[in-house]
Amino acid sequence: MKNQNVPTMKDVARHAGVALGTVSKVINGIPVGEEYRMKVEQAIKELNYEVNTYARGLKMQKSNTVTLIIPDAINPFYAAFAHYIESALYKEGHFMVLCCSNGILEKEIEYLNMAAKNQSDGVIALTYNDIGKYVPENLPLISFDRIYTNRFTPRVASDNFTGGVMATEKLLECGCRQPAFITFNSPYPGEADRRKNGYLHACELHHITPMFLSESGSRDMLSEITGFINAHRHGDGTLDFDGIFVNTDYNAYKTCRLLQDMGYRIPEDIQIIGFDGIHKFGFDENELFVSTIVQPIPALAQTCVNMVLSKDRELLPSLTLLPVSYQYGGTTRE
Amino acid sequence: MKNQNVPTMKDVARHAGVALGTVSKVINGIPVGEEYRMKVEQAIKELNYEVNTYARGLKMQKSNTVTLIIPDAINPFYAAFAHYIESALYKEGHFMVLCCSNGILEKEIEYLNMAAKNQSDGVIALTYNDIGKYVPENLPLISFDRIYTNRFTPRVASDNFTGGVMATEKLLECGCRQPAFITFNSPYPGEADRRKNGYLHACELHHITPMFLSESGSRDMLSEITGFINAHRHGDGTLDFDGIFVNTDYNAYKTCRLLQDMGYRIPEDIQIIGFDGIHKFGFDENELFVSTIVQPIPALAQTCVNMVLSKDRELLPSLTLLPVSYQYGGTTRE
DNA sequence: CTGTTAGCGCTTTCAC
DNA sequence: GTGAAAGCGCTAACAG
Repeated sequence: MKNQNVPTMKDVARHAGVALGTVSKVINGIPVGEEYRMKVEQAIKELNYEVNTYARGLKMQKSNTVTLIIPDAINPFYAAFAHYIESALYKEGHFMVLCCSNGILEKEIEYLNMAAKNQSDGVIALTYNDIGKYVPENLPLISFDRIYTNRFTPRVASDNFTGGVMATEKLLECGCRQPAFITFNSPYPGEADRRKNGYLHACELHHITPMFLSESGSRDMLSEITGFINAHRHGDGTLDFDGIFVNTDYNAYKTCRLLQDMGYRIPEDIQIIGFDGIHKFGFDENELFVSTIVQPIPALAQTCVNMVLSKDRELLPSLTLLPVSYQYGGTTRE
Repeated sequence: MKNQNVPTMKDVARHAGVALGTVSKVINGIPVGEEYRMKVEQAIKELNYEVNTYARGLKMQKSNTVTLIIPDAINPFYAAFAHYIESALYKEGHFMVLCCSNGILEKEIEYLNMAAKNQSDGVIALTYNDIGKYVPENLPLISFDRIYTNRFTPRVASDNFTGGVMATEKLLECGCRQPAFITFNSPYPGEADRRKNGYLHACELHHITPMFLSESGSRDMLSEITGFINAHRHGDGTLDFDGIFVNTDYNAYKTCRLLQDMGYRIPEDIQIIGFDGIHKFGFDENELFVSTIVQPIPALAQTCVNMVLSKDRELLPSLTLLPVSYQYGGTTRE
């Protein structure tokens, strides 16, 4: 049952004519006599030796592995997030175990438990549910956006509030007189809810009467939006609003299509700004679907990784907000 | 250094008043006396015991983990592939370690070696390079599309040749008289090269003179395509061709934009069919970017997983081709 | 069918 | 400084 011819530390020791412990020290960078070190390194090279992760893991209780839980890898935002998490982990010498929960609570919990059991060094989670009470003890967890009802999960998110303000003010700046807001929120509380607050705040700031559609994600989006538009439509086809800030690029794109199908021109008649920064075919070189507030995905990922790998978890802030930026994507007047 | 209060098998044995081996048997589903089993299961529950992955891995030389190497998780095709690989692995009780190589040979090799070292149960690779000679021994490897120059890597791909024929015939069926073909290939040989063969075959079949632009990916695509169009353009603006099969959805989309910018209407003047089946925002419910030949990503992923986990690797075919299908996406006349 | 025991490969005291 | 030896938690071979 011995694993083929893979050399072990023992082999290296014998080959180098030193004791087992000495080899271990060399490998772990603990000082040993120069002469010994040379011999050991020589032997390692000759035998093509590599440490066995499992034997080490058994002793060390760590794995150089971080688990990322996202709903899926199909949504371009999640996919890009996973991509940059992987890059950041790679730089730190860690691997990413990617888990797609499809937003199912049971899977999220199961993945969490498996992460603990598999000695994951930590978990970064972007979930649809509040998994706060299912977090195994001693498992470093960082939440992207979602609020978990426990007091020890640091949270990283984009500055959604400022993003909401920016979007609204950008519409104004581009000539809108009356920007509206449309959102279909996840029912789970997260920072994304604050996009609306940003909109409302900007309205107040600029003495504009807010005008919004704010539903939970489960409703039929298209018909809800249609209803909203019709409610604000006059006999001559003109609308009460001339710009819309929509809570996601996806919803914004859908809204665009709807308005265009109704005969409105974008951005001439109505300007639209989304949120997220989704590019066609995923890459920054390509067009955006809509003008939008861009989430800084690489920075978000890097921050999550830094935090999950952090030595003193006591020092981590409970919330870290990263700045967003506006980017033109064809649905605003420039 | 003992890891907090995590119970071990020994604890369970003591608690249940049985021997260590008995506990192991219960856990591994090896028959033991009913009475013993009950006691052990009881103890496991009471102590909230879970097997230590590392101890087991150390013995078993396996990890319930499969490594997926892709260039990136941003390209929607790769992202979806990763997603479905994860789903398929999950069903089989395995985890996915996702590695993004950015197409860099050194990273591909490094990931491959790490997979071996970390006792990955296998690797599924979609790479830009021929990693054939760097594959660690005894590491089950399945290649998606790419041909590796060794004789032991089974390959899974879409039936690109048939896809090429389908695309061409679909254009004909939709009223084209002269379909052209545009491709910007990866310089690394894979099944995708056969899209062109399919086109040529269909041309022959239907007595059409082939007309194509076939370059390697590194060239400036936009100017190459522009050149191709201009070369086939008459004084009155009419073109030699009235349909184009383009080797990817991405390239097809770019080609569309180019033609539209030149004043051609799609699909009225020119029809276009791409390849891959990329949906906007990733999800099947959404529109395609172009009419296209769809690769069966879930089936491809499932096949890769089945093969990488297969017990008798001797029996695996060296090439497995899965059927593609045509899907309307607005750039053909229907 | 059960209990005992010898390792898997590594890290880490602890004598020397 | 070095080397010997004791496990980490588990599986599997073996004896009872």
